[in-house]
Amino acid sequence: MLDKYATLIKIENGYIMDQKIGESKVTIDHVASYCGFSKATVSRVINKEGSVKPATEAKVLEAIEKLGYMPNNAASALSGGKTGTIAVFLPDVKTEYYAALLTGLEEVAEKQFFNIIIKTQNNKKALLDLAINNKVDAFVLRNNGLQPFDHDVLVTLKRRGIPVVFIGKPPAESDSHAILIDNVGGARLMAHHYVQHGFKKILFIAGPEDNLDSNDRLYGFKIGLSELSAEIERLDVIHGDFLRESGYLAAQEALRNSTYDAIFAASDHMALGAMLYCRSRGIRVPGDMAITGFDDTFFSEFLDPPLTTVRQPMQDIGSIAMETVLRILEHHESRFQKIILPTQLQIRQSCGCTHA
Amino acid sequence: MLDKYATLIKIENGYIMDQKIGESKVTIDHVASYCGFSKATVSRVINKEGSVKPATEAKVLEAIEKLGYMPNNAASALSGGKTGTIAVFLPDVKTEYYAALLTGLEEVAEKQFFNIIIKTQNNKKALLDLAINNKVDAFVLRNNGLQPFDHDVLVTLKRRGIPVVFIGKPPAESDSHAILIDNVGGARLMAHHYVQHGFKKILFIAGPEDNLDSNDRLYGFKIGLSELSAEIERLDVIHGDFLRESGYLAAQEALRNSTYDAIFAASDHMALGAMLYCRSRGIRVPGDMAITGFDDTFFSEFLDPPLTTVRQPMQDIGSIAMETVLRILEHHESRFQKIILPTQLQIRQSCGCTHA
DNA sequence: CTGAAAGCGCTTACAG
DNA sequence: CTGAAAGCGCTTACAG
Repeated sequence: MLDKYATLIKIENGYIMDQKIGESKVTIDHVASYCGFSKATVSRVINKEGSVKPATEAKVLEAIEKLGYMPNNAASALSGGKTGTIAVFLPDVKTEYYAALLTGLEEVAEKQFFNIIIKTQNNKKALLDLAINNKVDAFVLRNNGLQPFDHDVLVTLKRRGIPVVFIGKPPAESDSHAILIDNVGGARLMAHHYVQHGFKKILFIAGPEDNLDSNDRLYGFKIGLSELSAEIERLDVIHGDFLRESGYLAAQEALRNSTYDAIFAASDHMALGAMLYCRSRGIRVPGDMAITGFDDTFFSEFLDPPLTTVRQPMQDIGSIAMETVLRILEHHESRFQKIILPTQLQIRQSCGCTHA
Repeated sequence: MLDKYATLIKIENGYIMDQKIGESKVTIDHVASYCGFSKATVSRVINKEGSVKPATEAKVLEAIEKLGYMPNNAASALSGGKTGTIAVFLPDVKTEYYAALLTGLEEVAEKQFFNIIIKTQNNKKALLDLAINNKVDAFVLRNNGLQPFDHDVLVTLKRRGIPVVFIGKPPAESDSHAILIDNVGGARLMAHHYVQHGFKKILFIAGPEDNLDSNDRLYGFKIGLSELSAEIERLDVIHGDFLRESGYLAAQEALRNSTYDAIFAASDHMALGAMLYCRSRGIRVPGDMAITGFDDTFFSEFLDPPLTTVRQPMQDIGSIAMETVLRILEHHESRFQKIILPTQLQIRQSCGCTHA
């Protein structure tokens, strides 16, 4: 067996590397040999099985530290253990929202020495391959609201005990873990602000008809209005797709036949679209028309006028989602099924407020 | 050996899965058994070794197809073969530029069934671990221009024959593969446009002093100016860090003691900062001051006035980088050492041009 | 509480 | 051109 340690020099209590640390491969066998226990035992302390005597655990840990040992995920995965990687399904990685999610996810994963596999296609077969061939330990799933994840696939994951955390509303089954934001609360606050401004004729540019985020925002907005028993003359709703162009078109269509005091768009991108339309028609914002959005994306602050909007903690959603999966992985449970993150009103000038 | 195929039913020429495709694990042994060759042979066709008789290759391929077989990367990696994953080092994944790079990288990787491991820390030890323990097949490296990649590490990769593709200027050694953009050409075009506008007093807001992109942009700008033997009264340079705030500060400082016709910032973010400063001081853009940038980030088009800038194909850089590594992986070479992608002048209104 | 041994699914000399 | 067998670095019953 010694030839296996050809690059090692024997020292009093084991072996030490003959080369610069990090330059050569060190395996569980090296660690075992160095500390005098079997690799089975080393494996047990690495995986925190708890069945190891504290004294020997300490020695193993010291050996690991000394040799700079890092477990080989591939080997571990192959033998049925952990893979050290989490699959993340996202519609894309370039839209600011998803890029921020990914940043949060990636940041905590990297800190905990987990890798991430990103899939931007909602692909059933790929998901199954990852799960069945033990390529990942868990999933973080975020759909684009249009093509939900296949129900059968989710059932398969559950049956195999593979943890899943959803970002945004999970599919029907109520027992999935999910990280959500307070859409209702944020829109409610916006409604209150609208009442303060005294807006009577309002256009709400919504997302797709069946989009839950959008629906919650509209719901919250209505609640907020009615809470203050505001006398609203008109609250029209036009559906867009969250993207800028649809906001432009919605404003164009709505303003053809009616007039409004204010436009509340379910996303900043659509608010920008509406703003661009107004600019093109010489409608002054906020002089002639107040416009507000939802999300607080990067550019909103720099628009002219700066956009009043509802801020959602995009990056935090990602980091909390990752923290949640990792916690489930470690404790086989999480204290919370659903975590709802707060949103807050970000008042700037597009609503008509003047800068402090 | 039959128990291994318990979930299979014997049919005339092999075995077929007893369950819904994709629901059960299918290994190289299943494929071998199904087509009647050894798994060594199956492995050879998967890895395109070329030493397999066409007829048997066809049968193996058919079996793979039939059974929906997907190789297990972990097993392959462990036995010294390919890992099917590429390491990508990026400063972050949320800045629009890097998010776009990642999109390009990810898109082609996913299409070719490669996974990506993202590292946002320029961490020597992590990089070495990935390389030495055969966790990835190749690297795509992009630094933030501040902390270059460790020279020793790069030498180690080279010695081990692990392909590396740089995004942006590679370290000194001239034989590395790199994807670059035409900084000089883009800035040169901007200079020509400045001459057309007749700007005489110009402020160039640069990146960090030793930043190669920034230096190339300044160089190209000067070239462009001198080519047309423009009579420039003044070309001042102030260094920023590419971020918005530094553009604001640079404008503030420069305008304290001098006047300018135009500001050319080495990034759109700094141009935005300068624009914001002007807005705060009541300096009209472009009426009193023309401002232009470099990058053509998402928001530039929507600023008021829309920003004239130099467009660089961010996402393409990522996809071409990934295509290049994958090509090297497959053919053990790439036809090109350096690939320089074109930039183009994007004229909008912040330079004083009026919309068509 | 610990170890010897089998096995995970591949690849790769080595033989033929 | 193809196969049998060893081995990659782990994990996990099974014994003790």
